[in-house]
Amino acid sequence: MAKQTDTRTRIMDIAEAAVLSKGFDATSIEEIVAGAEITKGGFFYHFPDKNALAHALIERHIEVENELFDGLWSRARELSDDPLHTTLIGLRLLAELLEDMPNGHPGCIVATAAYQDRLFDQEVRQANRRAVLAWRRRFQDVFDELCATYPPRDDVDTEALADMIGTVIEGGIVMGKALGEPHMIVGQILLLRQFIRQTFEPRL
Amino acid sequence: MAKQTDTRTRIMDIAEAAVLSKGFDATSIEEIVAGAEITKGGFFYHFPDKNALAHALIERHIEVENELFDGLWSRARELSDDPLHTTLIGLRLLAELLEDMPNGHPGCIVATAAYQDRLFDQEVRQANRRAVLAWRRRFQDVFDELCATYPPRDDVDTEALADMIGTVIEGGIVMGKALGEPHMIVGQILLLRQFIRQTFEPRL
DNA sequence: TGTACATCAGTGAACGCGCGTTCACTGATGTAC
DNA sequence: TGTACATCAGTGAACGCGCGTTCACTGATGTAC
Repeated sequence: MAKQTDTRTRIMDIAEAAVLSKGFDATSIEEIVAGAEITKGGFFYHFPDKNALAHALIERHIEVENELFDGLWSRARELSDDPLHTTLIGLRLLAELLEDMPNGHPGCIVATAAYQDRLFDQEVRQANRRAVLAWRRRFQDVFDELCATYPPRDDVDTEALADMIGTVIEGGIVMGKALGEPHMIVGQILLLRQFIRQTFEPRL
Repeated sequence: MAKQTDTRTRIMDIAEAAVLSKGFDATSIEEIVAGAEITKGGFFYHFPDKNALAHALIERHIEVENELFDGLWSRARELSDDPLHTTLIGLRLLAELLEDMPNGHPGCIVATAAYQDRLFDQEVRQANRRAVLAWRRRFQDVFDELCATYPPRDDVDTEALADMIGTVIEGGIVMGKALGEPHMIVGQILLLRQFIRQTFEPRL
């Protein structure tokens, strides 16, 4: 069992890196199995076809990312009881995490799938949608709680605000990749954090 | 001459739409020439190879987008002399433009190239970088002018703020595609606009 | 105005390569009695 | 404890198809004299 998950995980790790740097179609099974040191037949033992690999990558991505945000925000809540401080700490922890990645964020599978959705079947597209909806729900809860304690400066659409976190992450990754400045996303997260502070911080 | 540019433009239009919905590698020359109603040989008369098509798509994208933003901001300047109002009007015009696209923004070639950059040669990657730097320069000028007249609420990094416009556009497109809500980007632009107003609007 | 030549914008057939997928088989490990 | 059988995690060869690219060619238009 250890070996099974090992190989499957190795296939997925190699595939993920390749997909993020050249897209799904351009990532051949041939190169994946070469990297994983198995044969093509071995690949098809673990995945019925190439589409199933895409699906597995997205499902795993959702899980890993949920755990990541759970971790950041539970740590933030340890550091403060105040909902505004918790949110600001959470965003700062996220910024630090991104800063500490030596080559920057490797890219988001959701973005790849969004820009290549004609390649995939309905199942994959729905999984991708669920990934973003999970983000939205998570952060909308955060901001609704925030609004209850700190009435915002102007009326604020908490759904749009929740989405803005995903938007800035996805956009920051794209911009960072295009610019060849993988850490520019850090400044973008911190700027969003500044906006959120401005919106909810009580006036002196 | 009219015919030459016609066919070349037709090839690029068809290619662009295909690339944005399934990626560069998955877009075959075969399907492009079928759509353009020419033969493969005709394609290679216009482009020495497939990489040259990518390059042409990016260069055209830069031009078209520059014209678009020039248009929006010159219209905004017609409507107000005040730098803050101009910026807010420009962003609202952008939001309206995106709202009026029936199927939403088709996607950004820069984002595709960023997420598939291992497919392309140095030339293409540099063109992509120039596209984003042009954005940065354009909006940094806007915000520097803004800062001169309206001292911002908190210290603000005008480079990060300039990049934020690109970030929200790119991120909004990705999120909108993944969600299947192509107009969610409109709310994101308007939220960024609200943040910018908050930052620069003098306190009562 | 007519003729010769050049260029433009392709056509159409051919190429070899690499891709995703299938399938019969295999050796190592696990399970039942 | 030994034996028989089943399952697991692959191997390795083969398949046909579609891809990007090349190239000799062609008919229509433009230019020189």
